[in-house]
Amino acid sequence: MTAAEKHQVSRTPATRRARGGSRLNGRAGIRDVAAAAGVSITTVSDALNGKGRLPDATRRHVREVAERLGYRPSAAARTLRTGKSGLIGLTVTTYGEEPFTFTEFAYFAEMARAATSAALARGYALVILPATSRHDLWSNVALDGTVVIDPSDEDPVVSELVRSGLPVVSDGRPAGSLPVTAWVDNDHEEAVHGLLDHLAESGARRIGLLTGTSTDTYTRLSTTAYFEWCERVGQEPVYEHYPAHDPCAGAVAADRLLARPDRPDAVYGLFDPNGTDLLAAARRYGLRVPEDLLLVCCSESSVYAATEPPITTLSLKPGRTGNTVVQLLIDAIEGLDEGRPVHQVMPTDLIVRTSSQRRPPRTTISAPRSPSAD
Amino acid sequence: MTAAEKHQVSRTPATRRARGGSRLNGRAGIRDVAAAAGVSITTVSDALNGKGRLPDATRRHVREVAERLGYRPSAAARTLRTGKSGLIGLTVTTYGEEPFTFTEFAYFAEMARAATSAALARGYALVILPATSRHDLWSNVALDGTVVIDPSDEDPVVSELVRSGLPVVSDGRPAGSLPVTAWVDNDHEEAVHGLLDHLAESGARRIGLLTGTSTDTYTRLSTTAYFEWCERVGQEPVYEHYPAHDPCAGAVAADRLLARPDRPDAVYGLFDPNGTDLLAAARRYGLRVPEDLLLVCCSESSVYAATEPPITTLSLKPGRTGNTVVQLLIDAIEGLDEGRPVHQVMPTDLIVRTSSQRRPPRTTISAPRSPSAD
DNA sequence: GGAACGTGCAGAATCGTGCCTTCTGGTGCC
DNA sequence: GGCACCAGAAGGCACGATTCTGCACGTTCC
Repeated sequence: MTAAEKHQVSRTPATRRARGGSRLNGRAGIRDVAAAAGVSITTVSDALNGKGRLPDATRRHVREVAERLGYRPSAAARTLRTGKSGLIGLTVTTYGEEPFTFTEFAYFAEMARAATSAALARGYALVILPATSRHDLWSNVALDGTVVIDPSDEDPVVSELVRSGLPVVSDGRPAGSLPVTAWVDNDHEEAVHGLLDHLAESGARRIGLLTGTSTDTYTRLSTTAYFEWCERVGQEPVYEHYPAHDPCAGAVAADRLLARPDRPDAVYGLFDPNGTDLLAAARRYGLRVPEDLLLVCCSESSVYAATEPPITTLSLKPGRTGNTVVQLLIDAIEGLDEGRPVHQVMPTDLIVRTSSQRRPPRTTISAPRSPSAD
Repeated sequence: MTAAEKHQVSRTPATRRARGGSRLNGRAGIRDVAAAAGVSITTVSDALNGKGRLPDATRRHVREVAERLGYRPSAAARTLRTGKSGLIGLTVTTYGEEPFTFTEFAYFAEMARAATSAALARGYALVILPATSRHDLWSNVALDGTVVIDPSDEDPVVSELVRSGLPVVSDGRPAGSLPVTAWVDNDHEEAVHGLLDHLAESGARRIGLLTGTSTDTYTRLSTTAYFEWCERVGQEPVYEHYPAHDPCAGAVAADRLLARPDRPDAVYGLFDPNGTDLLAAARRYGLRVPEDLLLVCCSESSVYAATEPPITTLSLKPGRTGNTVVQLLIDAIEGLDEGRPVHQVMPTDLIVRTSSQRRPPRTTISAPRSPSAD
């Protein structure tokens, strides 16, 4: 009776419940489960989360009641209490007006797919956010960490995130002294050198480079690697570039490159659309590929398997990168990143097709017992 | 004095602050701003959210202090309090083992891009979630609503969401009696009929249909429309299908279709990869496209602009759909959907290329003063 | 037989914000 | 001078869960 009285007097939850209904917004809360199961709120929480010291019978009982009531814990309340939301941001740097370049560059699509998949496998969900956004959108969503694709030099969003204590992992080696938690990037130098070597082996004497003008690391490192290679083998660079935001400039630049007096006999296109543009330009000039012009393009698009002729592409393996980035981020979030390297360099993949081989590949069966049958 | 005593006794915030530090996790909270600005928490909240009755001077002052302290409101706390998270889910139905088919079908990529863009424009962020997922992941993120792509019949995730009171908008007319808030779909019947008419006008006498076996609405409605059309024009259907999950089955089925005694002189491929498969099969049988075989394929991929010959595609305009779906969902979330139709049918776009025209299109200028110059 | 110990569970503080309610001081009006 | 009124600001509860603290009870050992 004293217990009952005490119960009546100082119980805020009781009064609260007495006032409002017993259900919140039509759904069952943890209090409803506790009441229905005849236990305390603590016991419900412990039973459902596998914590505390509870006999299996109690645990089972609580779980059954919760199930019966269709109880779903409130994500907001849990996040507020624990400080972890289970959400990680995915930031795509914007090039033009449109928020995203998903479709334009297959790289993003595949990278995002892999990242999403990896996050889900570890119990996290991905939120897509634009890099250039007002603060209110960023602060409206509780993130545990963020993946940034190709952050620009001194990116304000990244600094802001890091300053607020959130781990940030970038896809692409950050320029300047951007204080990211970790980064993942391809070995662009090796990729470009290997690809140029491949072209040279196929008989190229003067290899040109076509690229959009961009300040991102990928473009910078790749271009530098090209000039290095040229200097090493003693070739004069044949370099043409164009404003990346202009949709037509790429085709014009491709044309310009093939119209030069020192016309290259092989070209590497650094941007995804360069391949088709170069192919079209070659047609206009009556150049046969690969007989008169060898072609390689950096792209993840399957378009280049179906062109006439099929074009050799350099794949950056965005799926692998997306997966790695997310693993590193979640490791950092969960504090598992001690002693782990804070950056990781991923190899690329040269998919050799007709366009970069002087004599077309045999259409018959490949050499028997090749050990590298990948 | 009594007031003071009362003050001493029941002040929880005071004791809380006195005990713990004044900062939470290194970041400034609303209390810190209030203290620094010399006002109450309420005033800070009102000043920052543009509510209450405050003179501009106070408002400005509070905003300056908040800015100076780098104050960012806690999204979790706000969500808990207001019941709105600003997050909407995007559910992709899974076909195979992999969580997503982003890359495989350009439709998803474009639709997701447009949806993300539309959501951001209205102040919401998108969370990507798999349709087949354990409950814990879904209940771990606070959603205001969900977009579902092509929900299966009696989809458990959808029912669960609807039951918990969340608005659900589906891309694709829901089969059965799935109680979605709204849906958006293409006019598949008109699309198929129009496309078959186009092929007939180009001289097709016997049009075949190639499709993966799938229970989704798109496949069902399109197939039905095909049979209807056949019956109307008095053509015997030439129908070939294959298990959609098998990566090779499509090519085999394409072969089978062209090997039939009643070989069609035109084919519509309902699935994205059908176009290239059919083209390859035609080559094997020595059939010229479009002279011996007219081809149309439903796809958003730009691959078909670059094939030899370019293939006519039916575009479902996923970008427009993604945008519309999000608008409807947010309208429902914000209660703006009164009197609005709960479903919307979008037109499709037939992109006519060489593969569906008996005589290749003139490469010169099109007819002058065409009124439908879209 | 009592103290030490371990088990099972309840109480209540707490996370940070929004907003409903209340208080106060100043002004106009009669 | 007193009363009504209102702008301006503060108080404090509530959102729904987690979790620290600690009580009550039973067992065991000296």
